[in-house]
Amino acid sequence: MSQISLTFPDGNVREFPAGVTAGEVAASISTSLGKKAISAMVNGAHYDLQWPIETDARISINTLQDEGAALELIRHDLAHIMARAVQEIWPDVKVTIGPVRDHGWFYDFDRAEPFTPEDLGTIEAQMKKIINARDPVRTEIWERARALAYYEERGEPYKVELVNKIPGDEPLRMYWHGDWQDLCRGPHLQHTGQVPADAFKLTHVAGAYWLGDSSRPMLQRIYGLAFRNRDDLKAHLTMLEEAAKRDHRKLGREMDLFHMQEEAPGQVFWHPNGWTIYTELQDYMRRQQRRDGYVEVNTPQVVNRVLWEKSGHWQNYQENMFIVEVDEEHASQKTVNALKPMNCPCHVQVYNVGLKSYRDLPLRMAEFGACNRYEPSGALHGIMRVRGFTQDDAHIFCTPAQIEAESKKFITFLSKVYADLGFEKWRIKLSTRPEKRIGSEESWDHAEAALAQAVLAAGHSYELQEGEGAFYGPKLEFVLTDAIGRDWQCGTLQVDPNLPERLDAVYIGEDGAKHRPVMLHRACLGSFERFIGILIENHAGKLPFWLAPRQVVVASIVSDADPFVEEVVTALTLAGVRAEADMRNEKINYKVREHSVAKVPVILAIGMKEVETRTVSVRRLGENRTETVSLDEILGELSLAAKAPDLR
RNA sequence: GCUGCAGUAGCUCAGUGGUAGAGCACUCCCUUGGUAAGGGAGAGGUCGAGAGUUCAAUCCUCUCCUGCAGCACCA
Repeated sequence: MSQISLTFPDGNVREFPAGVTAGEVAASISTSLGKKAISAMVNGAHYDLQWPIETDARISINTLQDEGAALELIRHDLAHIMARAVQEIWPDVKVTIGPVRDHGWFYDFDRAEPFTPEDLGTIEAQMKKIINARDPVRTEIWERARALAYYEERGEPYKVELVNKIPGDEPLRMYWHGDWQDLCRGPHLQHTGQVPADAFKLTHVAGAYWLGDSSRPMLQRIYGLAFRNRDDLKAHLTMLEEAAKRDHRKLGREMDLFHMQEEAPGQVFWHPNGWTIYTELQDYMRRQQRRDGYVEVNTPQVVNRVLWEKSGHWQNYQENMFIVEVDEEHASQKTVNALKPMNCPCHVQVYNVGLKSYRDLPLRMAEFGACNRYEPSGALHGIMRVRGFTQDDAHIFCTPAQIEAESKKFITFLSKVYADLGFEKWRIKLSTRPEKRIGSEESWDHAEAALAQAVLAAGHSYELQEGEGAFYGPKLEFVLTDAIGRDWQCGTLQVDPNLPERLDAVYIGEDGAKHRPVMLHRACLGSFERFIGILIENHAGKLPFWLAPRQVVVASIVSDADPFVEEVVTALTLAGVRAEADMRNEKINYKVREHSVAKVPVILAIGMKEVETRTVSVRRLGENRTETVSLDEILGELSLAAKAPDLR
């Protein structure tokens, strides 16, 4: 038998017979490592301890100390252990697939009866039994025919389908956890006892389509969380609770920002507090756009289908549009209209009035465009995914040669906006030509290169998403990361030569001939509704002072202070601060608590001491101490803080 | 849209085959209190909508609506 050389992380090289397994290597180093080992890295690939190593390689043995490998294996083995537990409890359940995901795993089952929350406890208990049994994990490579026959005999139709889907030249790896068997790529642990029995939790059950295909049967997916130890699990559960506390639907109710009701599903009733945030944000965006050379327009909500047929939306997007039929008086037929789901066709109509010259380009046309889309009911989510929303939309009409400079200009614009709004971490994704597309290869080459160049020229980098572009052109997506690490795609920039073509937009070039402009669709926030939802969750409701709907409450401690309270409120209001008086017959403790819970950033308490010295006692949200300052001083501070970042 | 779960006072929730309850919020009274809930009294519900079973339905059944979780969707 030939020998191979294995190089260890410390530089040591040792000879082993070809076909040695990482498990044997680990055991040869020490008995305890042989027991503790969970897997190995072999030339950078994650190897099961049972897999043979046939060539010279760099090798390192993983234990539970190696976090990445350990979490992957623990979660992956738990997926199998859960599937085994389920089949031990309900032998007629069909198994499918169960991958590792963020913080845990899931497994999809086909079972006639729905799993109940109580079932999860039963399954967990069975899983713990399996873990405590320390059942060995065993693997073999099988012939396809043998695997097919095996699964057909056992009545596992999903596994049969999976085997048939795997390309013919790939070996079929079978795994056994004890006597329970599954088709699996691996790697896995040595035995079920290597899974920490107290660091996982089954969280919930939900439907999921087989292979993600909505035309296929719906399966039941059980989700689990798993970590290396109980403390990590607890920390994660605490984090989930924190995230739940930030839920914009809950904070929106508590802070009296907005509500929604069943007569208008997916549409927002903005209350005074919420609308204050909205208008503050919109005013800010309007100033930024004016400074950056945009013109602002406003276009109709209800538009005849004829335009949507021309733009292509009627053919491609109709199921997402609100259709409005109108009986015109004396008309022989109903007029069919649609609420606009996007602003672009209307903007081309504005562009098309009056012949445009190359001197007019680039033309940056912005609209806070109110759009309505008939989103699938299951997609609605608070104010984050709605059927009625307003985009900070703009279309830049330009020549192909101007794409790069305009894109760079927009990226610079967007970085300032995100910084002003308190988002430091964000990144760019570049989506390139998809398989189904229109337009020449040359125009794709040009547009993709222009976007990529623009990103680099603006001093950023991008992640490539090959084939993810729209059918008409490539796009940039701007993804920001919030305070608890969640990603939100907000901004976008799409190159579109298609719509100008369909709607016959032209300009007269230097040569006196007609040319076709390109449109850049771009948005920075996306929609005000969604962005405000993100702002609320990012700040856990404690919005920056300039965006806070209620900025200051001036609270009297004794009623004799009321006149001065009113004077302070008036002075703050005149200084551009949103201030209100609280002169209710309540104790200061009560008032402080109530306004703190409502996330009012500043409470000014006024008793007789303050009245006599014309001062205020300042209490800031999140701080327990107070400070006494003069009225003039606090007016100066708060009037500055109340200004938007671009106006300070 | 699909699967599952849910809908009782403004909010959070308890409850029952014989038309309902708590805490907070709200209103009024007492209290003028110094930085996260002072005390008392009161008012408030067609139990999501419709149909069915029943002597009787908020409760059981069916349909629908809305919400929640996930999936699918987000040209």
